[in-house]
Formats: sequence, C-alpha cells, structure tokens
Amino acid sequence: MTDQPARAWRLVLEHIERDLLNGRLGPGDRLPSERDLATDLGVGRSSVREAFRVLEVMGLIRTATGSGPQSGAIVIATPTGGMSALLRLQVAAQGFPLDDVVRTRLVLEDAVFAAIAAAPDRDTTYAHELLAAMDVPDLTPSEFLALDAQLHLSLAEASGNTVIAAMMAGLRSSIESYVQAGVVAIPDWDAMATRLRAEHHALVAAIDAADVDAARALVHAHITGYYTSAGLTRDLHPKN
Amino acid sequence: MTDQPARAWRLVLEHIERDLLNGRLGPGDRLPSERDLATDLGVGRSSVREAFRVLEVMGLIRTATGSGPQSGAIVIATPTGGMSALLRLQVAAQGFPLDDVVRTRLVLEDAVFAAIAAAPDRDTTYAHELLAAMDVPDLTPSEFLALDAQLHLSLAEASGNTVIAAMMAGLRSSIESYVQAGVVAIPDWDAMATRLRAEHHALVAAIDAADVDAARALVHAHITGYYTSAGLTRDLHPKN
DNA sequence: GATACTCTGTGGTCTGACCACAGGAGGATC
DNA sequence: GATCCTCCTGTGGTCAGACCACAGAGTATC
Repeated sequence: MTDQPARAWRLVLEHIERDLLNGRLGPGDRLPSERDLATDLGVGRSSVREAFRVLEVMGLIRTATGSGPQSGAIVIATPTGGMSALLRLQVAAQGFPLDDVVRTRLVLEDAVFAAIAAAPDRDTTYAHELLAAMDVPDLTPSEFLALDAQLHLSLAEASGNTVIAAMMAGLRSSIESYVQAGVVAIPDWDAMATRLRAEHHALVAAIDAADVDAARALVHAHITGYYTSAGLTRDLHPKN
Repeated sequence: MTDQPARAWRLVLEHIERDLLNGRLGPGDRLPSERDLATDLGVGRSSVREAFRVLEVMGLIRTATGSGPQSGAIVIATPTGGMSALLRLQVAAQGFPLDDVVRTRLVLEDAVFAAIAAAPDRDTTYAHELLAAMDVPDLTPSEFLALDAQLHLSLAEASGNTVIAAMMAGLRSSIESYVQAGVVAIPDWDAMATRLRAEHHALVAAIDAADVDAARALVHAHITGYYTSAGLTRDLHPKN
C-alpha cells in the first residue's frame, strides 16, 4: 500500500500478516517466541515486542507468561476490543466528531434491526432477559446505561454480522464517557429511564412481530431522542 | 472497563488517552519525548515506545526523528489508516468473515448514497473525473480496481461522515487482496469492466438526480454483482 | 503412587548504548 | 552587517543484555 519507511517493527507486522493471509497462522495457533522471531527476522526483540503490542491491542493475539501450550502469543482474532480501542482513541483525539459517531450508530442499528426482524429464526430470549433486568427499579444511571448498551450489543450480535457487531461495540465504547457525563444534563432521569424502557419494549416487540419498518422508526427515535436530550449532539439529519 | 493487568505500556496509553480526553492534548500538539514520558510515568522507555507504536498504527500520532517543532510524536488523528490496519488484520486472521465485510460495506454504501443523494449541496465533480478516468480503455484490472476503490471512497467522504468514510476505507483495504485475487475468477474481464463502468455512471447519475431509491438499488446490485462474479461470497441476503 | 522440588522457557520490564537525522546556535567569512 | 558553514543538541529507531515473575514439565523424594 503506501510506501512506509522500512522500520523493523513493521517488518515483523508484515511477516505475521503474511503468515495469517496464506494460512500458515490461524486462530488458536501459537506464534514463535519473541526471541526466536527476533533472531529469525534479524531484528531486536524490542521491535518484535512493538509489533506484538499492536497486534494485542487490535485483538489479534493474546499473550501469557509462563510455559506450556497456553503461554506465549496466541492468535485469537477477537475484533471487538480492537475496534473499541481504535474508535475510543480517535474520538478522544477528535479524529471522529461525536455527531458522526452517533449518525453511524444510527445507520448500523438500522441495519441490525432490519436484519433481525427479517430473520426467520430470531431468538430474542436474551433480549427479553435484559429488558426484565432493566425494569428493576432503583437502578443507578450507570447500571441502567450498562444494561442498555448490553441490550443493543446483544441485538447486534444476534444479527449475525460480526463486523457490524464489533463496530457497534466500538462506537458505543467510544462515546461511553460522554454518555455517562451527559446524564447530568438530563433534568429528570427517572422520566428518561421510563421512556427508554418503553422504547426498548416497543423495539423488541416490533422485532418479535417481524415489523421491520416499525423497528427502524423506533430505533431512530430512540437513539436521537436520548442523545439530543443529553445534549451530546446537534440535530441529526433525518436520513443517515 | 475490563480490568486489565497493570502493564507498563497500558499505563502510558491510559495517560495519553486521559490527556486527549480532557483536552490537555489535541490535534497538532506535540507529545513529550519518549525519555521524558518514561521518567515522568516511572516506566522504561521501551514501554513508552510500545504505547507509541499502538498510537501510531491506529493513526493517532505520527513520529519523526530529528529536532525542531516537527520532530517527535505529534497528534494527528487520521482515522483511515488505523481502521484499515485493524480490519485488514482481522480479516486475515479470520476474525471477520468475508461475507460479513461485504454485507457491512453494503449497509454503509447504502447510507452513503442515501446521504449524498439527499444532500442539497452535493458536489460530484471529483466523482465525474474518476468516472472519466475509468473510461480510459486498456486499463489493467489493478488500475481499474484502484480507481473503483477511489470512486467509492470519494463518495463516502463526500457524504460528510468521517466515521463511515474511515470504515469504508478500512473495509475496502481489508478485502483488497481478495478482490485482486478474484480477478482471475472472472472469465471475461473486459465485459466485467464495461458492466462496472455502466453501473458507476448510472450510480452517479442517480445521485445527480437526487434519486435515493434508484441509487440504493443500483449500489446493491453493483456490489453484490461483482463479488459473486469474483467468487468471493456466497449469496448475500437481500437485506443487510 | 503421591508429593515436593528444580529446571526451563515464556512474556514483561528496565537500562544503557549506539545510530541517523533535523534543526538551532554560534562562529567564520565576505 | 549579512551570509554561509560547522558543530552541537535533542529527537526517534534500534539493539543487546540483564533481571523478574510465572507456569509447566520433568525429576527426585518420600
């Protein structure tokens, strides 16, 4: 792609990516030890470690000390963590405006609900459990919002698209601190919680009824309503 | 968030994220030197470097040697690169199935076209230039596909949503190697190129005419058509 | 046979040492 | 005084070596 200056850690990264791409390395496999890889590639161990760190934060590998088959660096390919870290940092560094994050969430949520509602074998038992958990009174805003996030995330995962699920998780975590901070801007939290509960119930009901259009309209109102109330976004365009 | 074991490089990462979040650090700002940060945080320089590497790959900072105001680590917040790296590696490690990537691209492309077509002040001059460039005969598949990617990406950027644009760029780059490899599976490349050209022209025309529905239908057919022809995906669900 | 010990290899970290490089400070030159 | 050149400083990039904590396998002991 873009010609990068030949840095040692990039060499390592490219080497591993190549092994991944042609199947020499796959989920569950163990990478060579840092020392071995360093000597094999003719770089220092610190350079290997820098590459490993990138892979770890991106959710590609997990590292463990000690000996045995579970030690060392192992390919795991857990996309959620990496996506969360990336989006969180980019939002923090103002690479992504909050409005765009919310708008994107709207787009993806839309697709999620459409996919679930249209799926013949949708299973919403977990969603119903979360709904019940959120109906418990006297939840703190933090607890409520955590369950809220879990509900939306579980639906995203239920849609069957791992990429969208990971992106949703990332988007959510990227604005989490802002959402938490926005609670104070909501004059009557109890009223807001009641409203969100009702909207969630309606949302899941629409899914159960396979009513795609209703689900879309509901989720749109649901999300925009909360963010504008919390003072996090300006008015969002009707579409996208 | 998830309780991580206290690792030195994580400490650095969290420190920088905190500075980013509360505004002590912003785009264009220079980070302390690696040595200073190391002594300030009470960690080794190698740990600082590991954190910097993560930030660099994620597109948060850029580093430069030498002295002066342009040297050192500078916050840039360029999301595209990081998103591309993340998605590319995750696809390579089979964390993201190819089908999900294509499906997600469909969802986002859909939103892009809807947003552009609905925008009152859309400017498609660059898109038209790219269309003209693609009309040049005797382009190699590689050149053609590169222009194709550029066209779609430019439209995503024109939609005004930086998050979606970055995601589109990432999705594209994550499957680039597969797309290139899939060319050989296409029996008559010239016919395919002709078809893609026609579809692109129709797509941009729909945008110019502000015909959202037509644009959506066209982009859907456009993308699914290519990927199935290249043998990259099974049949994709009609929605999502 | 069960238990306790040692030994090995792993990542995690720190330190110190170079290198190449870019830019500024200061002197030499005109 | 203005210009050019040189040296010096501080930067990231890299490597080598040294510890540490840890987990597991192998071994000795009871």
